[in-house]
Formats: sequence, C-alpha cells, structure tokens
Amino acid sequence: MPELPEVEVTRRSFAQAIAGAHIHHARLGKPLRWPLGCAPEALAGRQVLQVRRRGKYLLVDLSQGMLMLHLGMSGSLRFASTLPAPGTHDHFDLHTSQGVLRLHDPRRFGAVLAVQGEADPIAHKLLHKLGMEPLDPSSFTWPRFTAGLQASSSPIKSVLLGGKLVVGVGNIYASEVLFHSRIHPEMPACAISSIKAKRLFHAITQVLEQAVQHGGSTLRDFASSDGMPGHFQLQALVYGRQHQPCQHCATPIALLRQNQRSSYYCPRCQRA
DNA sequence: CGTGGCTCCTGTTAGC
DNA sequence: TGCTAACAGGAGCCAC
Repeated sequence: MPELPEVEVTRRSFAQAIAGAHIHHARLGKPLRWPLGCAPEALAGRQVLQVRRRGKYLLVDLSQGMLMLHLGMSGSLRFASTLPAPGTHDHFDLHTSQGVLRLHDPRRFGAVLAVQGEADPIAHKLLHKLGMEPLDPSSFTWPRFTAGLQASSSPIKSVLLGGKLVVGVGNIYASEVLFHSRIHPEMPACAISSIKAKRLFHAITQVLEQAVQHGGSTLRDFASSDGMPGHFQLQALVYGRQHQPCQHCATPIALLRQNQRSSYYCPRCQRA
C-alpha cells in the first residue's frame, strides 16, 4: 500500500501515543515476509522509546533492541486503546500499557522483525544500502543526486523505484514526479539534462512533502493508524489516468510497462 | 558489479 | 451475471 508519505503519516499518527508504553505481550498471525526473529513472549516487559522511519521501514526503538516494521504492498497499522478480535488478515498485535498496535496485511508482503539494533546483521543488511532521505535536506542534496543520476544508465523510472539513490518513491509517486519534471520514464538517468534533473530534484521533495501534509494519499484505501481515511485531496495527475487528457496539454495519458510495473506519462509533455 | 526478471500472497477489477 | 485472467501501492534475491 504505502509509499513514503503513507508510511510517514502512519508513523506520525501513533509515534507520540505509543512512546513510553510497556509491552505486555505480542501475538502473531500467519507468516509474514520473514519470521519475527524471536519468540513473541521475549518482547514482553520491554518499553517502547520512540518510532523512527528509514525509507519505508518503521523503526520502533525498544528499551532492548528494536522492531522493524514494513508494510509491503497491502499493509496498514492501527493503534488504539482497544481493538476487536483479530481478523484473518491481522498478523501482528503488540499489546502495550498504552494501547494495541496491529498490523493488517492481506498480501503478507509486509514484515515485523525483532532485531538488536541498527547494527544487528539483519537490520544492517536491509538498511545500509538505502539511498538518501528525500524529506531530510541534510541527506538529500543536489550534488549527491546529480552524481547518482550520472552513474546510472538505467531508465530514470527504474532508478527512482530502486531506492539506492533516493528512498521512498514508489510506483505512484515515480510517475507523478516524472510528470512534474517533464521527463520521459524511459530516459536513461545519465542522459537527463541538468535543467530537467534539477526539476526532478525539487519535484521529489515537493510532491512527497505535499503528500505528507495532506494526510498521505493518492492511495485508494489508505488510512492512518487512528483509522482516519486519507483525504484524497492529492489527486494523481497521471497515475491511473490512461487515455484521460493531460492537465497541461490535453494529450491522452499513455501507459507503458517497465520491469513489470506500469508507468503513466504524457507523451507530449514528457518527450524523450 | 550493475541490471533486469522472478517471486512471495490475496483481493479487486476488467474482459469475455 | 459469472467465470477467468490480469493486475495491484514493495523489494530481496538470484541469475546474467
């Protein structure tokens, strides 16, 4: 379900409420992408310190070690003082002194990992290769961005989705951001002009930031952890709009497949 | 070593 | 209307 804005909105919706909570017990449902890494009983007694985010991972710091949560394609979190009995797609519950944190994930591409910390081999393997944080100006800088583009001959759409240069841009926002910067999705990253690269750099920040501010959603079924649905203020300009007129030039939006993912673009505004 | 394809799983939708 | 097939917001892994 989630790209960076949805993950960040989810984080903000329960980070304060869960901070300081003591874990009573944890419950697992069906297997997720990876095993938890410890017996659920081993989490009892630990305290939740804070919730951070790295890329699309949520990092729940505990008094001992941390939990890494990933929502995959279809995951969502709820945090409430009480929740109904778990349904078929509720695969992780963390009962605490301040409420229950629940992962709902029909497709089960998501994950909950109990690790020692960021230096833990498993955590390190997943986190160390992640690219720049687009909403952190000290991480996401123009020199690094343009150097990264120069270093790859892959199509720009693949580079954005790859997460090695910048994290958090998923399939929807990749199309949106390329439309905003008027770059064809198949353009090799290293062939993008400096002008267009600069537009892309700013579009990534602006589009993601705006999405966070508006409650996170071009997504159909997104809801934050308090159950509030996304507002849909943020209409996608190209994603999912094949055949519909481009908002700038009225040319029908086109669809192409790259690495088994759909890319939507305006063939006129985003000429190669 | 960079790159692209495959894979995990279930629910929804498009097309016949 | 009903069945089937294609497709869906991610990303690690493994062949080239």
